[in-house]
Amino acid sequence: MTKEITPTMQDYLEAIGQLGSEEQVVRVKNIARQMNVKMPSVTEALKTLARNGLIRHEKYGYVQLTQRGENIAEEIYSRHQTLFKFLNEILRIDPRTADEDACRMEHTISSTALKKLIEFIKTLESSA
Amino acid sequence: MTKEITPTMQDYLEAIGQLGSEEQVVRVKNIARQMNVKMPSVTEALKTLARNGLIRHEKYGYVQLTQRGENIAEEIYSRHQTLFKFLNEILRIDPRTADEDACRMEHTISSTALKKLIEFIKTLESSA
DNA sequence: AGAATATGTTAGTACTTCCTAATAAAGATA
DNA sequence: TATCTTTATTAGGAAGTACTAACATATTCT
Repeated sequence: MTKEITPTMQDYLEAIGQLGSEEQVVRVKNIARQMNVKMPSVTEALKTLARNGLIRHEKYGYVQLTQRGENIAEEIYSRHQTLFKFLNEILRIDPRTADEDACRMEHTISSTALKKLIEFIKTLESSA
Repeated sequence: MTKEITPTMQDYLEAIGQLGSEEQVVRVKNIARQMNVKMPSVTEALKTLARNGLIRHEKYGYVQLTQRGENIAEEIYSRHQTLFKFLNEILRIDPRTADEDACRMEHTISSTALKKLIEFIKTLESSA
């Protein structure tokens, strides 16, 4: 289903998705800042993503997620949100650290574990 | 403190540590099987680890962790154990999946988060 | 419009990790 | 001991991701 896409590419999609929800247009420069990389790295990544039908991007133009790209971006984002919530609200980790951890763990937690984690959070919340 | 060591190298250390606790000697072949890679990849990794003073290894010989290597191996292993416990006993994820997840997450969770997780597990246990 | 600035791409390189094929050394056996 | 088998290393290469420097295009301002 979801092609084999590297964690790095998932990060790019997530970043593009987030920027797209904040601003009208998404540009290389902003992706670079968001991802903490230089612009040439972004250009390179965009080629890969475009090749895989996950974004639309014309030379020197703005960047847009395709439907497939958006799906992946949202999937990753929701993982991020779940992990963040757990780390921050339940483990009481400061927001900064919780966000950084979520950022890394969102790629390594399995769907199985994520589902269980969501259930677990619900249980805790309803019993609180 | 702990030099910048890649997740992959951490995995090799962990594997070597585990093998060392199971058998008298640790050899390239076994590390390769454990890590699911071919022997040349191991040879290469061992060079890097030796260069960083984390293992002792003479050509065609067995492999031994140095004190520093052992420290790191144990650190990673304890992360693994904590994560496994949480995933398996608290989230009730099957042991197989829990172990796989722990294997990946042990590299991405911060020390801060890990500490909080340990506390959290303790709390749950004492209230159960 | 033309110059100056901002943004984006290309070219070339480095590093990490893995692989296969070929070679070397060690260990086992006849 | 000579040979066969097992184990390990070297050589060479691929994929992925990042970088700097140089170049190209777009945008802004006068």
